Amino acid sequence: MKIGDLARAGSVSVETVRFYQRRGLLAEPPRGEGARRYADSDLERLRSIRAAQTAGFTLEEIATLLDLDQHDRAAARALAEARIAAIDEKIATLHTMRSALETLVTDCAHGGDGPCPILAAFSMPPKPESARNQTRARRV
Amino acid sequence: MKIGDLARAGSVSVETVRFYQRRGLLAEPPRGEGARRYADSDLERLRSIRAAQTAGFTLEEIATLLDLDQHDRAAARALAEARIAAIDEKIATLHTMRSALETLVTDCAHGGDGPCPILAAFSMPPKPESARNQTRARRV
DNA sequence: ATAAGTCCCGTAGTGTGGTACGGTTTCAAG
DNA sequence: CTTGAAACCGTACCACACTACGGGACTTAT
Repeated sequence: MKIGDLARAGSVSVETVRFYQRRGLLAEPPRGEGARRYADSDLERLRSIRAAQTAGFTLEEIATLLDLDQHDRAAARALAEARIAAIDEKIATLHTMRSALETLVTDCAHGGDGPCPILAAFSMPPKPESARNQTRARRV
Repeated sequence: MKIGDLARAGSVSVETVRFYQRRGLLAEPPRGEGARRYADSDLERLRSIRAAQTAGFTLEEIATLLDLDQHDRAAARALAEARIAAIDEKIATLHTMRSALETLVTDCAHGGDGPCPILAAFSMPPKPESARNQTRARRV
C-alpha cells in the first residue's frame, strides 16, 4: 500500500495521513527505493484513530490511548471517564443555552407589537436588581 | 470612561475590547487629545455581546443581531431558531458519544480478564460484515 | 517518449475567540 | 521632575484538526 491507498482506505486525505505522522499517531515506514509502503496494520491504526475521534477524544488523547498496554484497563477507563465528564459538561451548557433561546423565541412569537424580545434580551442594559447569570458559557 | 474602565465594567480585558473593535463589534471613539472616551452606550453594547455569547452565538452572528432593527422580529427569530437547531445537533452528537463511551466503561468494569474493551474498541480492525458507523462526528 | 498522476517534503494558511508582547506616549501622583 | 500606571498600536501567538501550496522526483499508461 502506498500513502494514497492508505488514505483512501481510511477515508482521509493524504495530507491528513501525513499530518497524523507528524503528530506521531502513525508511523512513517522507511523509504526503501521509491515510495513508502504501508502495511495493513497501519490501516488498522488509522481506522482506530478515526474511531476514537468519533468518541470525542482529541488527537493527543488518542496518542495516549493507542500507546496504552492492551491490559491497562485502569488507565483506559480513566481516560474514558474523563471524556464522559467533559461531554456531560458540554451537554449541560448546551441545554442551558437552548432553553434560554427557546424562551426568547416563544416570547417573540406570542408577544404583542413592542420591540422584539430576542433583540431586547441582548440589547438591554442589565437590570441592577436582578443577580444576572454571570457564568461564562463558551468554548462550545 | 477610558478603555480600562470599560473593560472592567464589562468583565473583559482591554485586549478583548480592542479585539471586538477590530471585529467591528464595538465602535472606536475618535481620539480627541489623549485617550479615547467611551460612553455608557458602549458598555451596554459590550454587555450585549457577552450576553449573546452565553447563548452560543458566534461573534459574526452577534454582529448581525446587533445591527438588526429593533422591530425585525422575523429576522431575530430566524437567527435564534438556527442557533437552537445547531445546539440540538451538537447535543445529539454528544449523547451518541456519551452512550458509546458509557457502554465501553461498563464493559471494562464488569468484564473478565481479557484485553480492555475500551482499547479493543479502538484498536480492533472493523468487522467487515457489520455496517459500521461511518458518520463523522467532530467539530464538537 | 511524453504526459498524467503520485509521491515526497516543507511551509504556510484556515477558523474561532481571544491572549501576549514590545515599544511609544501621555497622564496623575508624589 | 521623576516614576509608574495606563493608553495606544501593531504584530505575533495559543489551541485544534486539518487543508493548501509549491516544486522536484518518480511511476504508469498511452
